[in-house]
Amino acid sequence: MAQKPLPDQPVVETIPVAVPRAADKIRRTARELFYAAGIRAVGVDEIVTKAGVTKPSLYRAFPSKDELAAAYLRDYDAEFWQRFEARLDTAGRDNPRAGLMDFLHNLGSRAGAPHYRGCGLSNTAVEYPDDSHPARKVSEHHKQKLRLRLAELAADMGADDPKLLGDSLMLLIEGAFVTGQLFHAGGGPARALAEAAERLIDSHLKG
Amino acid sequence: MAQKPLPDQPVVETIPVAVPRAADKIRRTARELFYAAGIRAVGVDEIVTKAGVTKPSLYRAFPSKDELAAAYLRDYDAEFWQRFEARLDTAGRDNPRAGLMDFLHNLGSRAGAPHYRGCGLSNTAVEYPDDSHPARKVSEHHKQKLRLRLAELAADMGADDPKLLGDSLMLLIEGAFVTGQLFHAGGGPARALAEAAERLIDSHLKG
DNA sequence: CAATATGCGTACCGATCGGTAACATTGTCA
DNA sequence: TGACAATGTTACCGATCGGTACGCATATTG
Repeated sequence: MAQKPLPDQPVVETIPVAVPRAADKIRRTARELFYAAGIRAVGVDEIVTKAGVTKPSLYRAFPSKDELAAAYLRDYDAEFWQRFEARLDTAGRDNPRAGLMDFLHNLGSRAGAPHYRGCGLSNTAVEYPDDSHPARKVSEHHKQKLRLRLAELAADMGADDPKLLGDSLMLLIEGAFVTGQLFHAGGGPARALAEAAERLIDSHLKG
Repeated sequence: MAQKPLPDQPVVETIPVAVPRAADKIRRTARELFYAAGIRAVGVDEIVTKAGVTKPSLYRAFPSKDELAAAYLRDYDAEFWQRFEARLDTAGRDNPRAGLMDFLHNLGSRAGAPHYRGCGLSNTAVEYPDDSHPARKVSEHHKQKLRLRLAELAADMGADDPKLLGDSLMLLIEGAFVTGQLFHAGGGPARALAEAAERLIDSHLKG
């Protein structure tokens, strides 16, 4: 449109901006709502309304609410690893302890934020005890990967029992996830996360 | 009835056995279902059906489902402290470390059971992010009490920084609650609970 | 015996749940 | 211009949600 604008009219360039598709809007809105309120607490009507789309659009892009929840967690999982590995990279691959501690310091402070809601993947496992649920499957797979990664890092640090240190660190991390949303005043037990991790790591490097 | 039984008829004594009232049956059934499946996942119809009563009986004893959930958690809280303090007593009040470790060893093994579902109070906080929910209020109050109690025990052990050690132990415990229901194969990270606690306690007693 | 209180069940309510059928509208590209 | 893919519109479905009006039964008490 407006191939030859009249002299006294402003020239309007047609810049092609990527307009978000309905499926993307749904994905993003579901992500926010599911994380903040929990999956069971959010209905599909609320999602499509807040996303500015309609229900058929949701069911054209996702076969069911359960699968939408699984997709939300797959996004969550991807973002988690992106941030996690980024911190390890910043500290340098030759210094896994510093990278992990960077992550833990960050987590410890985030967990004290006013409306912190912990880990969306852990929360989903609490909401859906049944292993057959597609969303829970994503959660379990993620946690198994996290467990292995922590043991790997423990080994890289030179721990005498890497699996034991990795599991110990995982307990601290998951504990920070949960207590973070229980003590939202900022001064919850999660403030002890980094210090406790340091002590545990120390105790495994002394041997 | 049967004041003067005939000679060839068996004597039937009238022993007054406490027949569980409808409210009690509801409370017990709700407890099982809420813990196993989560509060949001269980409808009041399922509760009354499994309890063998009817819906009006539920609403005569409890003003709402939310309040029934709160009652469930108050029961849960009471049982928790009963078992917790019992273990401390068995070990002797002069040996808080042994008592706590007894609790942690027990928790670590329970968390590996096939259908372990963690702590009902923690789970509820995940299910209900809103502080105004009556069930969540019970959960938050319980966790604050647990935090104080752990710091108390840390002080009794002679820790240099009792609050820090208490919070560290709390992270481990909550971590065992949630990972216990994520890795139900028995070999989850919760197996590291006791050992990690020992190391943390040691590190706080060295000073 | 009659009166009353307590405990419980039958049947129902409106609202919301996840999900779908049928069709109109739009923008894109050939 | 015409075909196509994506989205919106509207209306609907059966099931389940939490919650309630009302009446029946039994046991106590005068």
